[in-house]
Amino acid sequence: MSSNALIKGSLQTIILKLLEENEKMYGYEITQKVKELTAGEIKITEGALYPALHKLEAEGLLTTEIQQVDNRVRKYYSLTKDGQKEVSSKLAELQSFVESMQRIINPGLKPEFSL
Amino acid sequence: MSSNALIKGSLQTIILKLLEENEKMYGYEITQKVKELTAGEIKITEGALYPALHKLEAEGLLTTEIQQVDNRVRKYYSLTKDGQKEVSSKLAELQSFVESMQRIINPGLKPEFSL
DNA sequence: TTATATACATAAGAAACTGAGGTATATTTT
DNA sequence: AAAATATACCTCAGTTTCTTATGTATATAA
Repeated sequence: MSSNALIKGSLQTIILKLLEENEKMYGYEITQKVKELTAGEIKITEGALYPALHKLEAEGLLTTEIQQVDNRVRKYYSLTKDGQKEVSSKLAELQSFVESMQRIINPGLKPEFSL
Repeated sequence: MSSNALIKGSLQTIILKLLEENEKMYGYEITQKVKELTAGEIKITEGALYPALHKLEAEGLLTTEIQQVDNRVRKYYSLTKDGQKEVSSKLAELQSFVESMQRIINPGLKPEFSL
């Protein structure tokens, strides 16, 4: 379900950020939301997503809640308090990384035009 | 020599971009240049850099040239023609990825303010 | 009825790192 | 003079994170 080799390491940040905005989401919903937000550019594979969700849960950043919808099971994930703290830190990290990349890739760029 | 988990996958792009601008660089020089450009934010480890350089060379994107400087050996890398083509494509990919990440992380952002 | 969409999951293998270790010379600090 | 740091290359075991394939199951669209 993917095509971008650059996602490495940022999947966790994506998940945490989406859950900060949406309170409660299930796996499939996350893949669709990312596809929608990026106009199909980034496609989260299930093989990457589910292990990532399980890991975040094991680390205590997410909690789960099973719901039955039309005979189908949905596993909703939401942020714990630790998860809420982690979002800001992960976002700051990503922000800083993107700024650094801009300085490498766009070395002539003036500071006031950077991210 | 590092701290950022997000570099995964973008190291090749960094190397290619630096060589597009500098004609000819050696490994150690690349680590220092990245450190300098990013104010120490991104530190390329040697364990990541040298295998990456060897791989790019094996793929025909880089060529090497040994030079002796003060009894010390330097291995200079420069872009081949294939390498020059690859830079643009890799940069476009990164650009697109960063834009996608912005749409996820900063969903309220107006298009005219995006990268 | 067959394919696609929804919804979860695991597992083998690949790729890209980290961190530690190794070799060697030059310079700076104590 | 000795020790530490800087310069300069390299490899390799182990870890993390992905891809791709596979499996299960229900609902809907072709």
